[in-house]
Amino acid sequence: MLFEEERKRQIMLYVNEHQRASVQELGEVFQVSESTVRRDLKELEESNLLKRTHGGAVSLQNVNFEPSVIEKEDQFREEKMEIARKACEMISEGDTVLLDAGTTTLHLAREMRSLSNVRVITNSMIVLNELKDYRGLELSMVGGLLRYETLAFVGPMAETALEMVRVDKAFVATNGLDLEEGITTPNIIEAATKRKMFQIAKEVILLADHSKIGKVGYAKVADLSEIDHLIIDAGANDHFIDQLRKQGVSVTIA
Amino acid sequence: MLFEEERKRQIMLYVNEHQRASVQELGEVFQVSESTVRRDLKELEESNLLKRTHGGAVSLQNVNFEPSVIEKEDQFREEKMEIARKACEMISEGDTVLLDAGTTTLHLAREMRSLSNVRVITNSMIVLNELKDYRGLELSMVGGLLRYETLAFVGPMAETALEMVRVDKAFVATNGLDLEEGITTPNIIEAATKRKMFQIAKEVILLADHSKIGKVGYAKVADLSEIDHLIIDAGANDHFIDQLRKQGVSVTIA
DNA sequence: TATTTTATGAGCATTTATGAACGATTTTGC
DNA sequence: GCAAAATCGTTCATAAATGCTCATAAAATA
Repeated sequence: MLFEEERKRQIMLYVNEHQRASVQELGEVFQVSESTVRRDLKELEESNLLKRTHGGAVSLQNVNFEPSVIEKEDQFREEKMEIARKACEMISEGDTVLLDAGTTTLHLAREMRSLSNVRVITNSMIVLNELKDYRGLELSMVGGLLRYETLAFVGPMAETALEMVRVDKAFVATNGLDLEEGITTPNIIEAATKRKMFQIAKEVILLADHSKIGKVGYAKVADLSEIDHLIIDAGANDHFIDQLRKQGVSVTIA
Repeated sequence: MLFEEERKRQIMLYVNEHQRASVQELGEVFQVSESTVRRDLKELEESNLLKRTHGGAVSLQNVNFEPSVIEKEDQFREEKMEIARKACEMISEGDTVLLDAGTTTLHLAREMRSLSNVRVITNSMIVLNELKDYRGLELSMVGGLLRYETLAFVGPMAETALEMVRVDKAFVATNGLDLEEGITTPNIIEAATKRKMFQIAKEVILLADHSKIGKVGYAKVADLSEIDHLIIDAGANDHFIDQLRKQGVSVTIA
């Protein structure tokens, strides 16, 4: 017979492996009553290790699995809009700005509709679509290979195109943001494109909601100290923000 | 049987994949009643993951670059479709092809949906939009400055991007086609981009309907002898075609 | 060993998910 | 513009799943 902690760990592993499991199934597998399974699942859910459903539980998607473009938009929508609003305030007339692909930058694009005399360059099809009807902006696109998952253009062609320009401000999105591991994303080609963005920008402004903190993806983009500015929602923990400020990054709480 | 959360997620993916789905269809696919489908759709709509309609739901993921405006001015539609069909026959498996912006190349893009293992590169937003859901094709985009009139990318960034690749076949469109003046278009920046296309292609295939014959635009793209192949509709006069063949251009009548 | 704390499972009232029924609303066909 | 058909939202019944309580057993502590 397993100890409680041991069993909970096994349940978590089981659910992650099978993507899903019913209460009954778990009860049989681990030889405990359904009451116990429910208690365990409740605690595992509170620790964010899985998601309970009626009848059982499903695995949480990890950082290396990219949810579809729209699904991402749904999470922390309000927070992202706040972040976008703060970001938009940082854009001055006459600026040339670079917008990375991502739902937060999409919100930023929407905010930017009220601006004029701003030059925009992006590698995101969705951002382009959002801005293409606004003649107050001069719109350029970074070409390259289309990544279906994010509808962004990446790869060597994108990097060469980025090398041709210099921008005042680059608004970059990320999947993972960690004190140790820095800025990471699930895709290595996308990471290279983001890295190039860091190089060509006078000022790099990272947009991230608090859910990104502590997440580490497969491919490293940059160290935290390479960011000039971070805009994050109020859900971020103070310790993280203090550490970041110590590294010379100015932080805005949206 | 799926858990509620799982089913909702699957429904969202299904609708995004198929662009649309009816309540009945979803009920059959996921083996639940229509009541349940409606409940799920309601919640998914509240989370901004899709849009409900009478009878079902549609995807919001569609980033649509309405070709309608451009297509309305589409004269000689039938002829262009014939030309596109002939052009598509010239593409072999494994080819890398370049598609210029224009209504004829848009028709070609639609024809190409049935192909697989073909690499496509284009500077046209509309062509890209047409092909972006077909995973059988590897899709690259030439970036640059957006020309609102044609929804094509042009300029130095486009030319630099083109320089990075070599293609087997370039399908180029034109506004003017004249025995004396060669190939011409109204816009000088667009002409420069087309000229670059000529340079990087092993084989240049010009797509034109007979209305273009005798027209001369402001900016010269190339001489007629620089084309390898012309595909034109049956409305073209014989004298013109004879002269072209004398210059070493092979001609296909669609 | 005695006592307290913790983990577990069974019983039961409550909640939730679901499908069917039916009147209300919208779309379609003429 | 109207009638028929399709679709929708609401209500209700039901079966399954859940949370809660409590008794008991096991483990920890004194």
